[in-house]
Amino acid sequence: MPQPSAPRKALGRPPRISREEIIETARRIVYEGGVDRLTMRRLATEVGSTPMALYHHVRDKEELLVLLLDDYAARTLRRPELPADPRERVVVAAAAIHEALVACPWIVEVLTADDLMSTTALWFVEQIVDGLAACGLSPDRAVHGYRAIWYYTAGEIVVRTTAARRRAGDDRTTYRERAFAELDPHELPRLAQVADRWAPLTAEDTYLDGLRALVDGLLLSR
Amino acid sequence: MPQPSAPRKALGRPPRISREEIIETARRIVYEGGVDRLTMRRLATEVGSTPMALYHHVRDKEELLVLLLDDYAARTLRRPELPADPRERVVVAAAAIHEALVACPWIVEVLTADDLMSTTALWFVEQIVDGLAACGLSPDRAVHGYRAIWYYTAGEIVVRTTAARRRAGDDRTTYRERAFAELDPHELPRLAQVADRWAPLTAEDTYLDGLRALVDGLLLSR
DNA sequence: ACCTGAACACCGTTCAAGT
DNA sequence: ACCTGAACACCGTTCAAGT
Repeated sequence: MPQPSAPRKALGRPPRISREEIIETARRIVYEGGVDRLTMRRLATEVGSTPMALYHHVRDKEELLVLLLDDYAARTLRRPELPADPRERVVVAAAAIHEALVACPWIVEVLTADDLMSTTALWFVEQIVDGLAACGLSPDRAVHGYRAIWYYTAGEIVVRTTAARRRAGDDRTTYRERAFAELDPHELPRLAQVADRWAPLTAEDTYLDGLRALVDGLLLSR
Repeated sequence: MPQPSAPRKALGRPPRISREEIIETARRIVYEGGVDRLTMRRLATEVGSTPMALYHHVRDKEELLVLLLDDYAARTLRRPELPADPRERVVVAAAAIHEALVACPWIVEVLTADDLMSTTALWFVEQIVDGLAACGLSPDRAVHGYRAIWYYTAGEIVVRTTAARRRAGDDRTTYRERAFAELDPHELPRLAQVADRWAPLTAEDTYLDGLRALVDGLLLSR
């Protein structure tokens, strides 16, 4: 597998397209039309080449997607000012990752295709693990704590993105809406009580509240 | 769109295949070969018909997937004994949902294609919302609390399933592994400290710990 | 009402050959 | 070393026609 690579002897045919060019074009396609539009064939023609030429620069489509996520992270993740309080540091670092992911809904495809993330993101992971450790968790528990935060964050992104796609998509009522409509208030009184406010309630952005609750809870058991 | 349906006048041609038959066959295909094997064409031949016959019984592939999830839930979700303590009730209900999802890794495709779930699952949602409310949260906060638990649970499933697929898949090192290997211990000391134990640490099943932390945290802010 | 056949408009990837 | 062309083995879905 060829790398972007150190200077090399000019053996054989000179490259016509580069890894960078491929990623750049892929980014444009995704930006303009969503991940679904990103196919190897389309990418090839947009880059002015053939599908198979791409396979000389990336192993397969999955690698391309991960490369794209790396590229996105390196390009947009800015290190925030970190507060002195370690607990707040955890919250701020996690929220920064979350914010970057929210702005990048195609990410879900990649999230479910590889776990976290580029070198760029490791600094944020470090802040979270370190913050938890500074609050008194053992190194092991700090890592587990980070994982819990990552599950929560990834889940929020996946569920939110799906819901948004759904809303955009079409008008057919979801199964949940139908289920809520025919709900028996004797068997499920709490749900019946909030049934008509369920949609707006669950559409509210409560990521930060949940994150704080999770961090607080993780530090309770210290 | 035809329903499984109330008794109907026997007008026109009698059906050769039914919704139930389709779902049953789809379940078998997924069980034997994974979701990737479930295509409309394969399903059609397995059911002894043509692709287009299916579209008379389900709207499209996505509906089929949701139907399959419903079927799975109705078939395997058993209501657990609930403890008297409301906080424990929340934990037990969430853990029951989680357990059902873990046993059903193809679910990820559907999770990212629709949010929760069949009528069967609503009983569990009720228990969680009710437990949180019984601990003193307002109805709104109880719903938000449930959502946080759902994000955490869905995220755990997505990340876990992906990691497992990856492990099964091939031997190429992940980006994370590579990134961890070349990690600068001065810039990222905490990660350097646990670098060689990262894989086993994050492979541990800590769902319940994280869940308890989250629930504790949600109830702190009461 | 229900099903079929043929077609449309695609996919990702491999293989053998060319420059 | 890098790229091309043709092919393989598929997809989901629509449309027009048949029973």
